[in-house]
Amino acid sequence: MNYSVQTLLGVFTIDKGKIKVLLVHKKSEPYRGYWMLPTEFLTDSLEGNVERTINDIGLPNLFYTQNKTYANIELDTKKEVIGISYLGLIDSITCYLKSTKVDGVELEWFDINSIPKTAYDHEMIIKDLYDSFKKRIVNSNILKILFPSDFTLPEIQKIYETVLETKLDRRNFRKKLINLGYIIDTGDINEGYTGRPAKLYRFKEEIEERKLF
Amino acid sequence: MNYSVQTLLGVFTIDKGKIKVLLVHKKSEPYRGYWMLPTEFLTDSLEGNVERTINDIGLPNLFYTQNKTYANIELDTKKEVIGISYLGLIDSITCYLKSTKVDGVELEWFDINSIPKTAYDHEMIIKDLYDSFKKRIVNSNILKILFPSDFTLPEIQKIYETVLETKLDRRNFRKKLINLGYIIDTGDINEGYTGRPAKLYRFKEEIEERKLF
DNA sequence: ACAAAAGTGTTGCCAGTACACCCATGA
DNA sequence: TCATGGGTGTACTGGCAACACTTTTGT
Repeated sequence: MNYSVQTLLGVFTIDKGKIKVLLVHKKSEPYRGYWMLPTEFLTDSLEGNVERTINDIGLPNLFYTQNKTYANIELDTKKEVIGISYLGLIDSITCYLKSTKVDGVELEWFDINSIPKTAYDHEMIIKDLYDSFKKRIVNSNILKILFPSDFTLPEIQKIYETVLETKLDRRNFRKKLINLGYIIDTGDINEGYTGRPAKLYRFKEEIEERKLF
Repeated sequence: MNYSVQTLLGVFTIDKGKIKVLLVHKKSEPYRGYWMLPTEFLTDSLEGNVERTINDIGLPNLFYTQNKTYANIELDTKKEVIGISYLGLIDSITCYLKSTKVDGVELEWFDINSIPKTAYDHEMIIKDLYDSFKKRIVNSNILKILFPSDFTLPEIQKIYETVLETKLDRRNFRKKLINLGYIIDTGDINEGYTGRPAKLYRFKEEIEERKLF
């Protein structure tokens, strides 16, 4: 039997303490007006395909990794489609710089807790991607991708509190991250919010992969 | 473009301290006489397909989990094939009971360090599966699948020494496994080898998933 | 001055590590 | 009785958890 094959890319970022995923607005039937993961039918290699999607959405140099493969869920109107999902990660600064309007394609970042109506079975695929995201973010190298520079410790702490579904002690959390030896105090502070401004930190160039939780 | 899709199942077990994988002997050209992972072209769902493979090799109730998807490597003589590999795990006692000769298909367990000449790019796929195997075996639930009962602690220790590429202290290793609270001393001992016989243990019925290393 | 949020240090505990001798069996 | 491999206990240490007050800013 013959199948069409497509790659689906779920790009995640963390912006102002919110975990967000990039979706594209579907302009044609079926599911017109619904949202979906950027998807590309396979023409060469899997990675080549994902790279093409990355160019289409205007986020070159995106980190990505294969996640999960699906068959016999609705991925297209044609029945026999195989879908291979990829998890992409980017920091919020870089994704601000890049325009999210490319070639008339309408892209938008959605809070992971407010995903709009999605085409096909993309909602389930997004959920699986988010599960992977939560498992991976406890690794120092993934954290560095999401927060390369100019982050505050309370900001990262809140993310971990969301992902791990616990409250964390501020002092112990600080100690853990600083004692890693991978982050540097930039000397700047995060002005303009209520309360005492937080110090801004930056990840070092080269770090080891280490589990934080 | 249309692709054929196949699932590949790499079943791993640990027998007499050796990590082994189950391969099937190829009886027809191309690659006649070479060995390969049990493979099945996709006809219904991915899991349905894997279950079918499991029945073919005579190991029902096998634990398995999706591993990685490949395209544009050699998976068949036809060029356009997608391969989705699954990691299967079974304890050595159960796989002894089950015959590995089914319907004239010749199956054999190979030590992971002595893989024979493999058809297509299966050697790379096996290597990827083995990498996953090594990452997963540090979890208590996976350990239980491989060693449900009548195992000795030195036996498991040697496996971890292989997988982690370190030497472990016997006393500390014992403490770690026993303090988990998931294993029971059966009261029996492992006779018939040189030296003092080791105690035999068994995993409890219900255990939590816990990381050991 | 008050509210809001961030920064800071000390102590206790538990888990992990290092380490050496005795025990049960087969040959 | 010897060789082989398995079982056992203690002391140290370093990382993690618990815990409250002070500091900086905006209003």
